[in-house]
Amino acid sequence: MISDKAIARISLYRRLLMDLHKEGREAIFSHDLAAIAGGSAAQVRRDLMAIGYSGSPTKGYIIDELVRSISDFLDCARHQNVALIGIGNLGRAILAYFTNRRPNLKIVAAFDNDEHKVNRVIHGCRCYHTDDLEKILQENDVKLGILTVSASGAQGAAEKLVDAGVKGILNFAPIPLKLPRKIYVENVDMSASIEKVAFFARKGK
Amino acid sequence: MISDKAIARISLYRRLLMDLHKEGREAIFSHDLAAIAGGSAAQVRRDLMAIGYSGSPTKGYIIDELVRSISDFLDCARHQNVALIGIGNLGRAILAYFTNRRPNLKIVAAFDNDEHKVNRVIHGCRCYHTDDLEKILQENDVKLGILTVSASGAQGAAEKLVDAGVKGILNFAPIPLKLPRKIYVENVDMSASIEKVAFFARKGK
DNA sequence: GATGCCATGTGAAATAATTCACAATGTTAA
DNA sequence: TTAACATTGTGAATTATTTCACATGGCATC
Repeated sequence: MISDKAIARISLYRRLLMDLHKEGREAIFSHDLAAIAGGSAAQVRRDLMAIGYSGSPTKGYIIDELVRSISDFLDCARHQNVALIGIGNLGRAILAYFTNRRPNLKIVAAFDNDEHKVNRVIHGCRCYHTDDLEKILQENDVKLGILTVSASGAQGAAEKLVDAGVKGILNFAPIPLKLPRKIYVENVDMSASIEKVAFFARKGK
Repeated sequence: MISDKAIARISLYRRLLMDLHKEGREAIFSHDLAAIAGGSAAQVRRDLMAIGYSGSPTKGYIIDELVRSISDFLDCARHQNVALIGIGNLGRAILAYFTNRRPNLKIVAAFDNDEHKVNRVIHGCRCYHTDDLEKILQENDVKLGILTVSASGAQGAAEKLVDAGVKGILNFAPIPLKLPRKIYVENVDMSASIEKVAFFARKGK
C-alpha cells in the first residue's frame, strides 16, 4: 500500500503541475519538479512510479498527461462530497479556501450548534443545524468530513459524522479522536506545528 | 538529533497532560497516555526518554513534573515572539486560535498589504502594513513567522521575513518556499490533507 | 521478609522511507 | 553511422522510525 506521505506529495505535484500547465509549460524533468516541490529527484520518480506513469528519458514527463494520470490515481470517478462541522473563524476560512479549488471535492454543507449561524450561505455553502446532520449527509451522499470545532466538541461531532456514514475526517481540533479503526483520520495540529517551528528554529534541525 | 515527528508528539503530550492536570489527575502510565494521544506505549516511552524524564514503574509519570520537563525541553527560556503575515480569513482564524494559548509563544504583530486591514487590533494583535515589517520585527525580536497569504504572495512574504531575521516559518500557503536551508519551514498543506483523506477513506489505508 | 505483579527504560529487531547508483533508452551532433 | 550525453525506472543500500521484548526495580500482599 502506498504511504500517506507519498499521497500528500502526489497531490502537491498535481497542484504545481497544473500551475505550470497554465503557464504553457509542456514537459518537466524529475529534478525540476523536485526543485519546485522541495524534494529529491529520486523521490519524485518513485512517487510517479506508484501512479504508473512513465516519462521519456529525453523529454521528461509530459505535464498534461501526468496531471491526468495523477487524477486517475487520486480521484474518485464521481466527485466526493464533504461536510464541515464548526462554523467558527477556522471553519469559515476553510470554506473560503476550498471553494472551487478541486472540482472533485466539494463542501456541500456546513453545520453548527449555534442557531445564529444556520440557514445562511457562506462562500456558496449552505449552513445547517447539527441536529440535521445525519439527514443532510445521507441526502447528499457525504462520506468525508472536516472538523473545525473546539477541543471539547470534537469527539462528539466526530461520532455524529461516523454515525452518518462518513469514512474519512480531516480534524483541526487539537485533540486526537477515538474512532473505529476503519475511519481514516488526518489530524492537522497547528499548535504542534508552531511549537515544532519554534523548537527547530532555535536548535537547528 | 530528535525527529520532527517526535517533537510534534511531545507537544501533543504536553497539551493532553495539562488538561489531565486541570482535571486533578496526578499520574499516568505510558499505555494510558498512548491511548489518549493515539500512539503506542513504547513510542510514548521512547519520546519521554528523549526529553530525559523518568517515571516510576509503580506510579507511572507524575503529570506536573512531566509537563515541567517537557517545557524545559521544548521551550526557550525567554518567550519567543511570532509575526503573522496575511490578514485574511485564515490569518484571523489563527490569531483567534493562538491568543493566550501558549504563554511561551505570542503573536505580537500581524501584517498585510491592504491599507484597510492595518492599524487595527485583532484578537489582541496589532496590525501593520507589510512595509513596516522589518522595523517591527526587529523592535520586537521576532524570530518566527506564520504565513497565511495567497500562493502568489507567499515566496515574497517569506523572503521579507527571512530578511528581517526570522529563523522559522509556519507556511499555510499552498506552495513550497525556496529559502536558505538554515531556515526551518513547516508546511501545512490543507489541500493535500483533504485529498489524502479522500483517497484513504475510499481505498482504505 | 519473601513473592508476585506490573510498568519502566532500553538494546535489538523489524519495518518504513529515502537515497544511491546504474542499466536501459532515446536524442543530438559529428 | 556512431559516439557522447542526459534522463528514466528500479533493485539494492542506506537511513529513519517504530515496535518488540526483557532485565530492572519498587510496591502490595501474604
